[in-house]
Amino acid sequence: MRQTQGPEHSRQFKPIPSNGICARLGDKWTVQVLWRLSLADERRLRFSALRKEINGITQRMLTLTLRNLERDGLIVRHYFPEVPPRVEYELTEMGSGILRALEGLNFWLRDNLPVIEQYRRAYDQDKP
Amino acid sequence: MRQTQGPEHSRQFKPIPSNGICARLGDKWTVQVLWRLSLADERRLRFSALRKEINGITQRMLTLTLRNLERDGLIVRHYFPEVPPRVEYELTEMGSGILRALEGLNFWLRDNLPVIEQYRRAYDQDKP
DNA sequence: CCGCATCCTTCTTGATACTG
DNA sequence: CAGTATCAAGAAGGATGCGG
Repeated sequence: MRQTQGPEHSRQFKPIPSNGICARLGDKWTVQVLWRLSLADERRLRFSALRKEINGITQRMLTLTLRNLERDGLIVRHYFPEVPPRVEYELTEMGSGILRALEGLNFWLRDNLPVIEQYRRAYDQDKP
Repeated sequence: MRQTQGPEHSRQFKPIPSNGICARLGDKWTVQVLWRLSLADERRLRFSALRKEINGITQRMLTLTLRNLERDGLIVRHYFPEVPPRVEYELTEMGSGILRALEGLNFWLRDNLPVIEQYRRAYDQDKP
């Protein structure tokens, strides 16, 4: 039960100013898109396939999310000028990397979310 | 240059539905607050100390951020009914844990943010 | 000292309709 | 099929003033 103290346990965390990346990761759809692509064959999916897999996303939000990811170099857009047009999105190496970087947080959430939700209930009950 | 393929490299990532936690982590102040507390003596700081250390935060936003963290059990609030009143906030074990869980992402950002910013410049130049 | 209440602006998201 | 345009609703954040 020994309680480490002060800076010792937090070795140089020093949050990097992320220029909006973290806000993006915290939004409603971005991680879903990255994750779906990571599971796909060749890490590629068509727009419509993504749309079907991601429950509740609108065409507009999918487009916006994909544009931002493309701009950051986390996915690439492959456009095929057929009729009807076909567009595929592919996860880049960097895109895979950010998912791996999120694994630690993901495990932590799996383990701690129930506890957090209990705290929330307790808090909301005390001060309704 | 061998290119791993498909689901193999993404072993069971499966993003946990985080009930707002990730959105919180992506907001403007939450991680700053956690981090400042983690550096402090006994992982405790007064409201006013936090306010001084976190550049640009308003009283209102600091209060809101602290309330949310308290509600989730990531910090505890210690109230001393003196005059003038004194309030200290202390990082919990769980609060320390979420910072550790973020380290992977933080390292990744340190290494990849410059690349991302290059992609952004390139993208913005092509389509202004 | 700490925090709440109020007002206001901006950003994000969603609904819907339209186009190459 | 994939994307754009437009409008409306809501959330987030900042400024300021009051109160225990």
